Amino acid sequence: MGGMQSFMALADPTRRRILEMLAGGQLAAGEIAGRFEVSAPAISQHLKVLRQTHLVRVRAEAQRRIYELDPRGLDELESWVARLRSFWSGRLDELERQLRKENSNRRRRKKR
Amino acid sequence: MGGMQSFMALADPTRRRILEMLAGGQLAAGEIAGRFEVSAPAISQHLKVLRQTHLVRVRAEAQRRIYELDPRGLDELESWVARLRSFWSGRLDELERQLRKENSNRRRRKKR
DNA sequence: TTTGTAATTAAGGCATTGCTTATTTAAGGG
DNA sequence: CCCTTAAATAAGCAATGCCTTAATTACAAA
Repeated sequence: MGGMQSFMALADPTRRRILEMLAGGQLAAGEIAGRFEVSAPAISQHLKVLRQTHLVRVRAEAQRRIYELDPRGLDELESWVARLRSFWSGRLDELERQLRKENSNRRRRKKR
Repeated sequence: MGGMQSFMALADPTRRRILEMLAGGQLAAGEIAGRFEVSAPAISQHLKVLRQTHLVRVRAEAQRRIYELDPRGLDELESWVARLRSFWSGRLDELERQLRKENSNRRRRKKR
């Protein structure tokens, strides 16, 4: 329940676009930067944030840095959302049980 | 692929805590604010952001505003993450197929 | 109508974020 | 060894975000 810095990382639309690009496959930093209007240093800074939140990982290949999605960050996000949702649908089930009980009471009352 | 403002909403830890609280059930604005150190207006502003991104919904009850989770925002988040992950695991499958093919080639070569 | 309660909106300050250009680090190629 | 390419870091600046207190709106109760 602590960190969850990954949400902060996803708050920025440029960073989300980077992740969407990487969903299509690995890319070098330069290739990523080339697809944006903003400067390469700006992208480099975004990549740093994504690295620190474990949403991407990188490996060196000569001068190039090859980036790809890191499942760890996605896991974290997914489980946070799932946890929230499960509580929510848990409440729904409870409501349903409540309704069922009321119905059976009504039926019982009708019988006499 | 547009909006995704909900990620920006979740970037703030206070807003995430509000959602976690609401996962336990409906709460009035004042009850939420009472559980934080920060002022009530601060919480009110956070609730506004959560409303606008469809992460919570509200109904009036006399002077009180009763808040609860809104599934729409969660849906949006969940599907964005799922889409990203599916591309990623799609790539893994491809890699696996690739490996399998190489293995069978090696085996075939060995036979003679 | 006046008073009290619940909540939101307004206005202003301060910190953080994301961009830019300039500089630095690192790895080939001639 | 120099020069080029690829990327990251530094420094500075404008915009945004979150908090505060003060003012406003809405409803109910005396």
